[in-house]
Amino acid sequence: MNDEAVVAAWHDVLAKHAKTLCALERELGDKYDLGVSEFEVLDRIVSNECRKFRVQELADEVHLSQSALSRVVARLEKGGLVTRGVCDMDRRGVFVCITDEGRARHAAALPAHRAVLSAVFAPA
Amino acid sequence: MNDEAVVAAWHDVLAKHAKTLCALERELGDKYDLGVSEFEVLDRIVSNECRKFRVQELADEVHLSQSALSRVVARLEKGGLVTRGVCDMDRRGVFVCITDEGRARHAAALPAHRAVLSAVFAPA
DNA sequence: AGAGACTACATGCATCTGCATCTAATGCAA
DNA sequence: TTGCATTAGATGCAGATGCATGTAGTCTCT
Repeated sequence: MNDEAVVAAWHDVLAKHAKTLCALERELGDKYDLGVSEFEVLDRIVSNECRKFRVQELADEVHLSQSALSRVVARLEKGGLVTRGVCDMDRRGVFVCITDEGRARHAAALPAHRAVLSAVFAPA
Repeated sequence: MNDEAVVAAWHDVLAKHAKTLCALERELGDKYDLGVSEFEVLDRIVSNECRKFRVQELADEVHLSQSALSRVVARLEKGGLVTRGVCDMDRRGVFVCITDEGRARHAAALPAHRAVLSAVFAPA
């Protein structure tokens, strides 16, 4: 793969990323009061059968720093979409659990999210 | 393309974007005192034979808002890497021109930039 | 020419992010 | 047990970004 192709691939990623992120922000923000990071976190939890996640695990999943994830969880908790539970085995740890309302909000936003993704990645 | 594949494509873009951006920030920031947006702007100008660009043109190229681009240009100008020139034909417009120092800085950083991209998009 | 709509760029402001740091809890060694 | 290094997560802070708006220049219609 030559230099030119590599740069083209990077620009393609940048373009798709910008376009998708912008569209998701509008759709999820306006209609469901969810930021993209917030939705991604809920999505990971739901995708993994709603198991408990540590903060750092989620940070790795959604490519955010530990501090950023901590604040995302704080926002979600404030909105009643997740709860923070102390880990019994290691009391430094925090388990993030989705609530029924969190599941409901995620389910409501899911079609819009998938629609945006399809528009970019699977153009009819 | 089914839903699952679309989501996988999105996650792939997110992963590549995060990994590349993070690596570029370190390489370009630490060694050449350039932000990723700053480098991308210089790169577009150099790639187009150093022609003059309007602020909005550059914003479209690098997927930033007009206001963000305005500030990127302000930072570049402060660093002496570009100059802002009034457009003769339309005195509302601003032409962004790269300086010799801008060209030099871009040329210096280019190998590191391409190396990061190759590491992600053309793994040996 | 003059008024009003429009366009290009700059700027105030709120938000999100990462880094550095802080606190609390754990683990290991003496 | 005590002391010190390490780890998990929270928080102060500075920087970048987008939206809304401000300012200046242009265009159109009369």
